[in-house]
Amino acid sequence: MTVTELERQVELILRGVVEVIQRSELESKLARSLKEKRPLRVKAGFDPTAPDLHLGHTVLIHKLKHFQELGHQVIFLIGDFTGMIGDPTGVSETRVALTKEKVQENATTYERQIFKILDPQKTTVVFNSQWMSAMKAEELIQLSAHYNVARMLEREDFHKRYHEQKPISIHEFLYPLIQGYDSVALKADVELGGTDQKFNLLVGRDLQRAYGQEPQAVITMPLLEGTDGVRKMSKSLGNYIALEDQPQDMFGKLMSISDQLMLRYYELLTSQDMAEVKAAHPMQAKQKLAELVVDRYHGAEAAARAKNEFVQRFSEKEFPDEPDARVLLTAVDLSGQAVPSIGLVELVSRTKLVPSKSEARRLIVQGGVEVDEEKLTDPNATIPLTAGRQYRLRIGRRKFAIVEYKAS
RNA sequence: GGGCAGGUACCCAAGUGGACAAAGGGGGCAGACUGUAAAUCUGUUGCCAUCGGCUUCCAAGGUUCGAAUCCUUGCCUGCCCA
Repeated sequence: MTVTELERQVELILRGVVEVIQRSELESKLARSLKEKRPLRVKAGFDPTAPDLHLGHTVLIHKLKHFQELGHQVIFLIGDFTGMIGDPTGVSETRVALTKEKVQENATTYERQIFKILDPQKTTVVFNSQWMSAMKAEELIQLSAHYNVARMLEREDFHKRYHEQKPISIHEFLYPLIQGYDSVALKADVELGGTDQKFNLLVGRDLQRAYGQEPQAVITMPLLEGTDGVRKMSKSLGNYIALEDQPQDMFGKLMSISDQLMLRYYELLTSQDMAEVKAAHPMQAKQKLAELVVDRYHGAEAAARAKNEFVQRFSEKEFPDEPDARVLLTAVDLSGQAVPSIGLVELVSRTKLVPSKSEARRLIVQGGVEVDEEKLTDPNATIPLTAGRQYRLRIGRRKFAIVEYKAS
């Protein structure tokens, strides 16, 4: 029995997804699309307040890519209007309203980043302010009449906050409604989102029905765990790897994840054969992963350089080619003594690689400071300085600095 | 509008007149161990300094020899009643 085009499409679309609501609807949409040669309108929304995409976002973008490869129309929605409200998902924090210029700037940044994965020719980028800014108050009230508070409180996040006696602002209720209305405005056939978006995605279905449209199929993708391996990757939690992180940083962050998390990243971010990955030496495999990812966003050359740098710094604990800081001391910096010298704490502090002198002192006592490969643990030590000579400091595990003293 | 309970360091959370730079946990950092890690163990985690000093417990005032702790007002949060 030959594999039909429909089956081929379904298989690719289902790869890696967490849930499809409703699968039968998706299949009939696909079937109709094939029959009528009319591509499906596939929507995914992104928040413009965080233009630095990280690897977590790419899980979704890869799925969009699949649809694109199958000839469907990908709509990349930038929620500039919703951004002013702030998505109540997860940790609630006040978000600042963005200016038009800032939104445009962020959008450009978005495009630069997503087009490392998606084909720009086949991607439609839209802003929801296009229709939301024009909406009248009465229309907004009408929109909100299609939903009720009890259902809003079904949403896990609201439910939790409600019971934990944490604040929920009225405006936060509008977010799911507007996101859902976006699907109405775009006549979306399919919407993609992370599992945390499930509620919002489902509101889209309800609203489409309310506005006389066929409800979109909803596809949820797993949330990628952040570098801590536990919580979802997010900028506000600081456990993210941004697409525009510097090659060395990106490489370093990938190398610092746990072996277990490495497998997860392979699974969701690469097409590598999982059996092969598991068979390889964990450290080798992790380096390979780091190289693959850096290569994708920065190119092969940068990837190779990042790898070399990493091996040099951490595997072999050598001084890197380019230190994190260079400091030039002159006689003025030294408290006019017969023999030029400087206190160790002062020296470390001068590199600005530590936040305070107390911190510098602590590091020294704990054995985290080396000068010219020699561990110095006396915080009161004084380093004699020779003019023209370079001193190589290692501060903590990953910071390096070169200090030079110039006599005149 | 009324009543009640709260706001402590990066986060959570103890402390309810002096022994508090402030317990405990999480997180971070450092050391040991390793295969880069993770896990584990140890230390450390306001600032400046040699003993010692300085600035902190929502904000502003006040009481007191002395306040995170008591009083007043304000701001913020939650619950209950209307």
